[in-house]
Amino acid sequence: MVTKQLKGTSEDAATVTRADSLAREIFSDIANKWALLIIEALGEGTRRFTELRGDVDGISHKMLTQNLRLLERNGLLVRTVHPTVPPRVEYTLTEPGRALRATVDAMCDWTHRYLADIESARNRFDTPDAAPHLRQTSGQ
Amino acid sequence: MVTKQLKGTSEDAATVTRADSLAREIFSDIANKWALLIIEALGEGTRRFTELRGDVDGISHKMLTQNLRLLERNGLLVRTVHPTVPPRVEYTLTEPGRALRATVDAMCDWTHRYLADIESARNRFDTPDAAPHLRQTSGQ
DNA sequence: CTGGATCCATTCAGATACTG
DNA sequence: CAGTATCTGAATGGATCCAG
Repeated sequence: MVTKQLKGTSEDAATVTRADSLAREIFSDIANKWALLIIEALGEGTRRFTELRGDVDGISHKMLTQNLRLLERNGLLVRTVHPTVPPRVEYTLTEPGRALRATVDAMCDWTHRYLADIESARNRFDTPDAAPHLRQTSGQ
Repeated sequence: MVTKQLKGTSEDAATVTRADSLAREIFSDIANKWALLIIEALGEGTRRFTELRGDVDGISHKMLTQNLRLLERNGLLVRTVHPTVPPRVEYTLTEPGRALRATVDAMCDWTHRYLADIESARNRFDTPDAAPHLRQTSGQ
């Protein structure tokens, strides 16, 4: 659980609180669109900065560097600078990064699996004459 | 793959593009901190608005309603209004919602599993270049 | 209790220019 | 090629007030 601070365990309360607040911080770091897409794009292999820019469609220069730093700081990827001219910088997922990628893969799979369901749900919701907001299903 | 528009399949290009752009849109909708935390909080069954506010620590009134509408629109949860006074509104995950929750669970597990690794990675990253053994876990 | 609407500060994100 | 810095408009998020 990342939502709440305290769990009903027998552990030291302060420790749990601190660990959970850290968990929440980490969760907030990675639970954003660009970070997840970058992780997905890095896949199994090593990618260069410019390659990633092409892979993650629509990302800006700034967001890419910013999120790469963030992911590097959290140890999800390593940044390798080859001292050549011009410079060649490669990004590779670490073990934790690859582990996270597995769950991101699952999210992507989910997206494609329920694409049709979601689309029809949207149509239902957006249709005004059905008045979904006024629907009172279970009487009491 | 959600990162790029086109896949090298033999499917109709326009269809693939449209589906993938939709996938990206959906991905952007759900790949945000609050949406995922709400899904995670709902996991344990049906929750009321105020209960969710307590479950998802730190969320504001506005963000909660906003994200609940978003999730409802995408068909990840259903909103049930009981015509009582005061009103009682309950939110429950749908099948797609529960499926997504499974992957969110995996993300939460990941967070806790690699908590220590990430913390030390951060310390390493944040330390200018000094000896790592001198570092102390300064809170925050 | 639920939730819409508004105001306002903060943050985000894109464009651009500049270094090594 | 990779990255930083800055400037600016857009979007986000919180607080508050109002309504059913």
